[in-house]
Amino acid sequence: MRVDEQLHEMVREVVRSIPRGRVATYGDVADLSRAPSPRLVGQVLNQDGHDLPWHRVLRANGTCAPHIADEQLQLLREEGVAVDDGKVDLRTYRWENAVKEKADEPPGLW
DNA sequence: TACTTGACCGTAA
DNA sequence: ATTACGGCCAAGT
Repeated sequence: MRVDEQLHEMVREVVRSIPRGRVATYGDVADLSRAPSPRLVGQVLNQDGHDLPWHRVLRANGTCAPHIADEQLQLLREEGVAVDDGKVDLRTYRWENAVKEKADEPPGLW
């Protein structure tokens, strides 16, 4: 699977900008990178996520994708993110919800 | 062209 | 707390 180069870069850029100790959902990244759907974010990470802080991206309910859950949770704990029974409290660790909420079509930042 | 495959999401029972 | 379902969308077959 080869996704468009442009989309690739946008998604990678957003993921790269997630601060240590914070997390974002696939949906968040999709919005911020104007990716057409959260699925495409996973698709990009699957291909080109190796050199990114991919472990800061989780599902909307605070859980990880199954096949990588072990390592992802470990990495998050190393950053000081509390993990409760395989889940992260998004209300606490979600990265800058404010950015997303007021972004209807903000003057080009992203 | 038509169908399948995902690191997904929101709603509803 | 689970499961089920429909919607999502590009890439593979």
